[in-house]
Amino acid sequence: MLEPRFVRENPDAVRAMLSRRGTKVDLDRFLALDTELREIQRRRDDTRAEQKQLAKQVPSLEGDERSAAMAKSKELGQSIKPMGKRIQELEAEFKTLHLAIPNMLDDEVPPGLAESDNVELRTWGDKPSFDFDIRDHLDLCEGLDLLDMKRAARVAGSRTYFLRGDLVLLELAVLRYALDLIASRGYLPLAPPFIVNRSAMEGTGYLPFGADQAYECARDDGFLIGTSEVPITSLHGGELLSEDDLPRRYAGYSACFRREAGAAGKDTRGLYRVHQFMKVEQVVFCHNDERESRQLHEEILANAEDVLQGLRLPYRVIALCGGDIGRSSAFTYDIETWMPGRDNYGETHSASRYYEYQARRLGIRYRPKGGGKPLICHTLNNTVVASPRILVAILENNQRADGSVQVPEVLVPFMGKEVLARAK
RNA sequence: GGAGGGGUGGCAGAGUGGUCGAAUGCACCGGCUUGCUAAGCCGGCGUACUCUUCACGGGGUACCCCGGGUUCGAAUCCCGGCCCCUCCGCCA
Repeated sequence: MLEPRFVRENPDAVRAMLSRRGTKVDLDRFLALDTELREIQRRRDDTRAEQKQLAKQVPSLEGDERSAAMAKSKELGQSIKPMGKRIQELEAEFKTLHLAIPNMLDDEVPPGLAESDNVELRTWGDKPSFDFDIRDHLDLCEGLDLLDMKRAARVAGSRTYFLRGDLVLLELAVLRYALDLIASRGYLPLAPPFIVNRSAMEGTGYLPFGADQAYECARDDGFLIGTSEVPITSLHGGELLSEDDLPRRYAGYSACFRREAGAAGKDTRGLYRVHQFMKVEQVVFCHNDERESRQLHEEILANAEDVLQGLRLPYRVIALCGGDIGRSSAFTYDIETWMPGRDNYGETHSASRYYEYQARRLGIRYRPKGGGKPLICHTLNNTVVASPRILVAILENNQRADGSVQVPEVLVPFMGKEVLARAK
């Protein structure tokens, strides 16, 4: 969230941001609440100060003076109560609005509100050319009997799947390949809880918006994570970190769950958009320093690019426009990987920098080396690899005329074979 | 699921109705000292909000897991919740 003082002092900048994002928040109401709250809090504080003063005198007084002080103090106490009630009401409304204000955008965020306004920054790799009629991943898997979505639908509904045989091994291979790569760069692997509480969801900005996307375990007020960013960014919530070990780099390894509400009818074919997937995610905590944030953002982007380059998958890097960027993010790069079956690029990675936005919500701070006030950390994250979506690209880019699929060279050591075998 | 114990400042750990925002130790910061070596000495050192000052600074309120309550006055008493630990049971 943004610092209330910042919003108070820069309402025009906040309004400009809202319009760049094409979103609305009742900022006037927010500012009015802010003013009213501070005003009533001050009155409450003053009254309370007076009351405390009296209460403090009580033990040293006697007789009438004593009972007078007690009575007066009680009276003041009574008058404070309604103020407290009012403050609570106002605060609740204030908090709701506060959480609703998205992060400020960096200057270089491309203008525009539609997906088509995103800007392609660069491409890498040559799209494969096939001298035969290509199959998409679903057809390939069908031919090799590596996937069962029909029965999955019966067992678990739409957008679910059973991977079979070598496809299971391929998933494990690509995850392990990615995890090894990121770990070798100083990222600490973490296997986090897949169910988190409300405050972790709020802190990372997945609530209240995005509530539609999360599976809720209502009985226990828990939520299935849509990404390990949620538990891992929350890892240091409420902590005062030592500056010595900033930046901290983590590699989350988890299953992810998404309801895909509102995506009905979209990407219904195959493994592209599913309710459950596996992901290795990079999460970074760093100093309260924009330059460092930007530098690390390039780092996590490069890590992901290296994963794809290792796999020899063509991709492009795009900058998300104001209307397409997440509410918590100040700037987001997406990486889209070439998927011949779609005859298009498909999003496989998303790298965001948040500056203070998440860490402020979560209360993640560090004390600067020479002493002084604690500062709020910055956070960033990016995908390393997500499966099965990455399998779509791997399968389709490495298919052969006979419907078989070559295992990418870097995965062979993890697979123990060079070609996917039929499952039966 | 049953029984018990506990949640206090960066950490450890006192405090069970008033002068406690909170002892002490460690860590940290500033200074002094120093040939006697992970040293000693002196001083400082919570956070948030808010008011005030040109500034240095000063004032106020809140916070001892969270939320209610009792009281002139709550870290301390009462109620509810969350979390942690130990033992027993059950189970992967």
